[in-house]
Amino acid sequence: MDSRYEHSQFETTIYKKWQEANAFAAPEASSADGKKPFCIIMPPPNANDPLHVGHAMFVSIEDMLIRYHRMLGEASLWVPGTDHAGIETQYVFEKKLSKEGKSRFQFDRETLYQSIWDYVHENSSVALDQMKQLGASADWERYKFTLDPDVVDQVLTTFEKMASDNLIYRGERLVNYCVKCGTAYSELEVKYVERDDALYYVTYPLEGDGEPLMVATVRPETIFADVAVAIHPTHPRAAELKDRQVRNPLTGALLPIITDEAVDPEFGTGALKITPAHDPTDYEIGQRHNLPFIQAIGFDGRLLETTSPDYVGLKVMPAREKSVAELKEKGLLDHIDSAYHHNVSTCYRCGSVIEPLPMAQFFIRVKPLTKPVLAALDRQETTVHGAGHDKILKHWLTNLHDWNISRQIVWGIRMPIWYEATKTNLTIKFITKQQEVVTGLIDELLQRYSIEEIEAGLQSLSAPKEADYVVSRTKPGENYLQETDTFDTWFSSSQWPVVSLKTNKPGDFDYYYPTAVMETAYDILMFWVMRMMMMGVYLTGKMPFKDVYLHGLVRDEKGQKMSKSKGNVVNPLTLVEKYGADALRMALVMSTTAGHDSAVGEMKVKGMRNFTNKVWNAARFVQMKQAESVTTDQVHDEEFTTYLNRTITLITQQLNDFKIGLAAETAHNEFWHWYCDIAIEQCKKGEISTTVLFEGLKTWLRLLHPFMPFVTEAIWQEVVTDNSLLIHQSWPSANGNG
RNA sequence: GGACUCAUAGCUCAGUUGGUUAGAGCGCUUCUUUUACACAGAAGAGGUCAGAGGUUCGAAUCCUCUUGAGUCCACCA
Repeated sequence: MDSRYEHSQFETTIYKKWQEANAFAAPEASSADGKKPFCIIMPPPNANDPLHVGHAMFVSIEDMLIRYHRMLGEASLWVPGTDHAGIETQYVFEKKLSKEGKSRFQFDRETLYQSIWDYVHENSSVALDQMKQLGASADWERYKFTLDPDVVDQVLTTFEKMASDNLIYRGERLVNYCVKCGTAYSELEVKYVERDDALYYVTYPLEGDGEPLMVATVRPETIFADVAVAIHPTHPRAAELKDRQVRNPLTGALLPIITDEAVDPEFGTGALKITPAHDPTDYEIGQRHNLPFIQAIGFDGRLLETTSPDYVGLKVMPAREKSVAELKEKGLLDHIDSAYHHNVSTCYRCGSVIEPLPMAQFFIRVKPLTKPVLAALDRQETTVHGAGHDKILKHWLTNLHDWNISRQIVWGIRMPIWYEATKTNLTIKFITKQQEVVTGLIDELLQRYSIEEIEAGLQSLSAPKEADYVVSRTKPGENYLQETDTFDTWFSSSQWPVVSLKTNKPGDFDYYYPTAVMETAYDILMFWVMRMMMMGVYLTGKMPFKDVYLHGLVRDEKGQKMSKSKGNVVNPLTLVEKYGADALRMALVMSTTAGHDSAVGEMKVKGMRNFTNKVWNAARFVQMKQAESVTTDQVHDEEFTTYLNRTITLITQQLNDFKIGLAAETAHNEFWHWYCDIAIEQCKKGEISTTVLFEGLKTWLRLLHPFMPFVTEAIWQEVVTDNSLLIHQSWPSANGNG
C-alpha cells in the first residue's frame, strides 16, 4: 500500500466492480424472500442540468442510508430518475433560443416540443454520470424519466380519476401571470420583493355637488378598468356618499361608491378604487358586489382596446407615466408620495413583476386531499425530521388554496381536455391565451372555418362556462380540439412515488410502497413533499413514505447563499476530482442537522480528504503489523472490544434516529481519536494483539462504508483477500461484531 | 402582521430523553521528521454556551421575557 490514498486511482474501477457484481440491484418482489423492504425514491434532478452541490448533498445522504440498510440485510431499493421540469426547462431553452436570435414565436407546438425534447436528451446523461462519480448506488435498471410514456399514462389516469371524483374544476380567476414567461403560476411560485414605488393620490370628482373623493393608488394605468370606488362602512362620509357616484378621472365614466369591510380606513385616503380584473382584493370585492369586469391589460403586458386609443399597445410602465401626465393635466392628481414602501409580487423564475390577470384555469379542490393527510400526520403515519418544518407543513395543509394546475407552456404533459369547436361554440379561451401558444389551434380552426367566423367567435366571447369541456386522453370526436395548456410539473411529480414504482419492475409497487424515506431539501417541502402526501393518500390511501428527512441548503464557507451572480457557487465535481468523492460526501454530511443550512467550503472537504488518508494509513499500519507477527501481552484486548461494541451501538442508534450528521461525527472522531490515537498506539507498545486490531479494522471499514464507500472498499480489497466486496458485507452488531 | 429557526472557542458547526472538568474541523502557539499517516503526532492557549428571570438536587439543554440574526408565509390600494 502507498503511503497516501490516491482517490483517482481507485474510484472509477471500484464503481465498475460494484456494477459488475450487480451490487445496486434491489430484489424484485418475487425473490425478496420476506426481507424487509427499504425504498427511497430519488428526488429527480432536472434532466438538462449538471449537478450542483445541493444534488451532491442528497446523493450523499440517500446513498449513505441505502448502503446502511443494504448492509442490514434489507431489500434496499433506490429508484433513480430525472425530471422534465416544465417551466424551468422551457425557460432555459428559450434563453438559449434568444441567444441564437430566435424565439419560441417562430415554432409551432410540435416543433418546439421536439426541440426541447432533443435538447434535454442531449444533456440528460450528464447528471446521471455525475451521480455515479459521487458513488450513488441507485438501481439504474429502474431509472425513470417523468415524460416516459408509461409515466405519462399513469398521470393521465390520475387526472381522469380526479375529474370523475369531482376534484377538478375550470374557473375564471385572477391568476398570477408572468407576461415574460407567458404563463400563469400557482401561489407558491410567486416571490414577493420589497420595493419603493410612487403612491399617487388621484381625485375622483363627485357626480353632483360635494367634495370629490380622493383615492391613493400605485397603479394609475389601471384606472381604465375601475368599476367602483369603495370606502369602509365607518368612513366619516359614508352617509353622505351613500348611493352617490364619482367620475372615472381618465374615462369620465360614472362609478358607484360602495362600502366594504375589506377597505382599510387607516390607509391612504380611506377610499379604494376597485379594479377587479387586476387586483386580487378588488376581485373579491367585485364578486361580493356583482360589479362588472373590465380588463385593461392583456397577456402580453400591454394595454388593451378597452382603455383609450392613445394607450393601446403601451406597456405597463409607459402607460403609467402617460396616465400620470394626463391626470396632472386635468388637475386630478393631488400629490405623489414618492417613497411608498411595499411588497411587489414577482416571478420566481425571471423576476418580472407578476400581473394578476383574469384567465380560465384548471384547479384541484384541495380540501378533500389535505384533510386525510393531516389525519395521517396526527397519527404519525409519517414523521418529518427537520427543525420545525413539520409545523409549517401542517399550517400549510390547513390553509392551502385550490391548486392551479394549468400552465401555458408546451414542455410538459398536455392536458387531456377537449372542447367542442362548432360554429356556435368557438368559446374555447383564445382571448385568454398568448398568441403563440394557440397558433396550432388557430391553424386547425382555419382548416374548418373562415377567419371571419373565428373572429366573430372570439368577439362574442363571454366568460367561459364550467364543464364546457370533455376529459379524455383520446380525441372524443371529429369536432374537438385539445386544450393547449400543460400540467403544472408538480402535478405529475406529486405522484412520483406511486408512479415510478407502478411503472417499474413487476410487483415493485405492492412490495416497496409505502416507501421508507423521502429525503430532500426543505425548500421544496410545500411544492413537492406536501403534494406527494396529498396525491399518495388520494391514490393509495397510504402516505407515500414513513419518514421525511429534510436537509438544509448548502451555503459557502462564509455562510452566504450560493448564487451565480455572487460567483461563489461550488461545483461538486471539481471538489470530487481534487479531493475524492468520499471527502466531499463526508464534508457535506458531517456535523449537519436536519432542516438547518450548512456552510461547506473547500477547507472542510480538504479536512475530510485528510480523514480518508488517515483511514488508509491505519489500514496500512495493520497490514505491516500482520507481516511482523510479533507476540503481545494483549492486556487491552478485552477493553478494546468492549469499547468498539459501544461505538457500534452508538452509531447504529444515531443512524436509526436519523441523526445522520452526528453519526458521521461519531464515526470520524472515534476512528481518529480512539482507534488511531489510542488503540494503534497501544498496539505499538504490544498491549493490543494484531488480530484484535485487524478484526477491529474490518468492523470499522463496515461502519465507515456508507459514508465513504470508495476508500473503505479500496482498503477492503487490500486487506481482505477472499475476493469479497465490502458493499456486500453485513453491518456490524455489538454482539460479536457481526 | 403571523409562523418557524437560530444565537456555544478567532471562523464553520456538533452537543444524542437536563447529569462530572462543554466538543470537532479549520486557524493559532510550542515541540517532534519516532519504523501507518507532516494530508501526521504530542502538548497548549482560547468559551461566565446572547442577556435577564424562573423550574430543578443539578440547565448550553425545559419555561417566560428582552435583544439580535435568518427563513417562510400573509399583505393595505
